Amino acid sequence: MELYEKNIPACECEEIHSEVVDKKREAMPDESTLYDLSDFFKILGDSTRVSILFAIDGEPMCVCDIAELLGMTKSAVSHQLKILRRSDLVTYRKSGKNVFYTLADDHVRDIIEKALEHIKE
Amino acid sequence: MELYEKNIPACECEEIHSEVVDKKREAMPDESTLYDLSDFFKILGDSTRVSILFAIDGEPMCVCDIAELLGMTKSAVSHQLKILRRSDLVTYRKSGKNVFYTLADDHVRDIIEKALEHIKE
DNA sequence: GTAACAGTTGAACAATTGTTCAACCGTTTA
DNA sequence: TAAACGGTTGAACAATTGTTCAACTGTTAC
Repeated sequence: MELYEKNIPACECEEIHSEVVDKKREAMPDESTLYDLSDFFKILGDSTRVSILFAIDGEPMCVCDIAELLGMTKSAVSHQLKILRRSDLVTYRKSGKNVFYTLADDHVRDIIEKALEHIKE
Repeated sequence: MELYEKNIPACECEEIHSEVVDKKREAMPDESTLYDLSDFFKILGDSTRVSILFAIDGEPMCVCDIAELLGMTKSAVSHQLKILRRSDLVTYRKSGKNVFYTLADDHVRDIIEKALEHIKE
């Protein structure tokens, strides 16, 4: 870990453009921001989780129905929902034996929408 | 794999809300779109690659300088640049012994910007 | 109460992934 | 030509991750 620190391992290069490197170093976000950012994208970087997000967009769905829709076991879906819950990407509401999940906010939908645009070049 | 197919394994649930499931199934994107989308996010889901994208935003940087900035070996950086190249997120220009990388387009910057907003709630 | 079902959870396993290491290619300079 | 350096690459290794399986909790219905 320990991103862009000067002391540790290093790159074994001889001729560094140090003006450029120094300028860039100033402009870089905090290390913790970079980790938060990549952690966020990591969650969207799985087709099961993205599918779940599309599924529960708009009308909420129970775990059983999501599993049926995606052709997966309840267990597998529940494990992924736990990850989505932990990151506050989804909310849930219990109703009898069922648990209904839906998107936590519109922010995620926006990001996915922008990414979809990018993919279609 | 084989998302939301009915024939295969299945979810072992008894009482499915089939109207909901059917409606959602219609609304779901193509399976290939879901994979493309998650593959795209997978690339942004690594702190080294996100750091590289921030670094080469604006002024291009050579591999050596990126490695120095991030405190990594040239090899590690080059491996990640290969992944970013393969996905057309970066472009490069050779100049003598150096190779200068920069962002391919503004689309990626927009998505990262939106994700940053989301993280800061 | 107890049987049945929806959902959750932890351990185990296979698959994927990021970095290291060593060897290599291409360009520059002596 | 040969040495030096920037950059790339493939194999190997460790670490992470997604699904399966089995056991469990909580709610409903008999």
